[in-house]
Amino acid sequence: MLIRSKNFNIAQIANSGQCFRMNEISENKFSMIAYGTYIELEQLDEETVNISCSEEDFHERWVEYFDFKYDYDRIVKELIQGKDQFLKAAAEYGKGIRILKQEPFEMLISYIISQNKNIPSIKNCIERICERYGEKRRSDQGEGVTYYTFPSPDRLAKASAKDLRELKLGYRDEYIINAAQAVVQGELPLEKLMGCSFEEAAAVLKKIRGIGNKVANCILLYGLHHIEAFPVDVWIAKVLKEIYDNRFDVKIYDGYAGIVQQYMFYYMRNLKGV
DNA sequence: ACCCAGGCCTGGA
DNA sequence: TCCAGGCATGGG
Repeated sequence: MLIRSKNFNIAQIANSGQCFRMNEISENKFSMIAYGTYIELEQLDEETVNISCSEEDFHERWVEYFDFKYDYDRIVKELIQGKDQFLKAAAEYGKGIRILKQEPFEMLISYIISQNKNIPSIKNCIERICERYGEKRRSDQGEGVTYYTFPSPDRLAKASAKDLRELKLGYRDEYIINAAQAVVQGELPLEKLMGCSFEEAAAVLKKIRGIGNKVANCILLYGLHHIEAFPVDVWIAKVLKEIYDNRFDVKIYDGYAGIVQQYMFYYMRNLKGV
């Protein structure tokens, strides 16, 4: 299935720090596991991507997943034509990024893990969790690929702290079990939070141990698609301090600050040579 | 060897 | 409300 879009660059998305199960498997070609499915994506040229799925699957699932209903070109143009020189450069540099609509539960657990870790380490932890608690499946792509789905809430809720500890999650292990149990017991109704206001959803998330302001904003942005969320991690903090002298006004980008944040994050890391 | 990572929690000003 | 220290572990 060929997709043509000015704002769809797989390498940029894979390296934008929002998803942890998209990996380069060969030149310009990436694998991805989401919603229990394995797919491959190949960047053929700047505006063309080949997705290894049927047209039917694409419309049923991936249109939504890659947020194709949202006009990123409008945002990019606005930033490029704007007065903010940093965002102008950031938008130009990362214009192929989109905010994925990833699975809420996977984002909940992934971003609890993410705290005080670098991205390669986060990815390793998540893969270990999938291998231990996910379902082993086989894709018919290429010569056949074995992969593991992200575990269900039920599966993680039943995990023992001792078993999780073997996965080298550090002190986060009990946060994970507790959060999974909150989902199973209905105390943390993730699907429902998509329909709530941003503030309401954030408040519910932050009641869970291990979820502070930053992690809550990531879950809201990447899992619940509240694109007004603005997660501030060490990189965004660097941007706010070094570029804006801590005077950045998020309200200017009211309603889509999360997208602006993503361009900032991706560009700043590039500037610092990550 | 060392510092830092898509931070959070607790305790004390 | 704001700050310091601790946290478990791996990547660079």
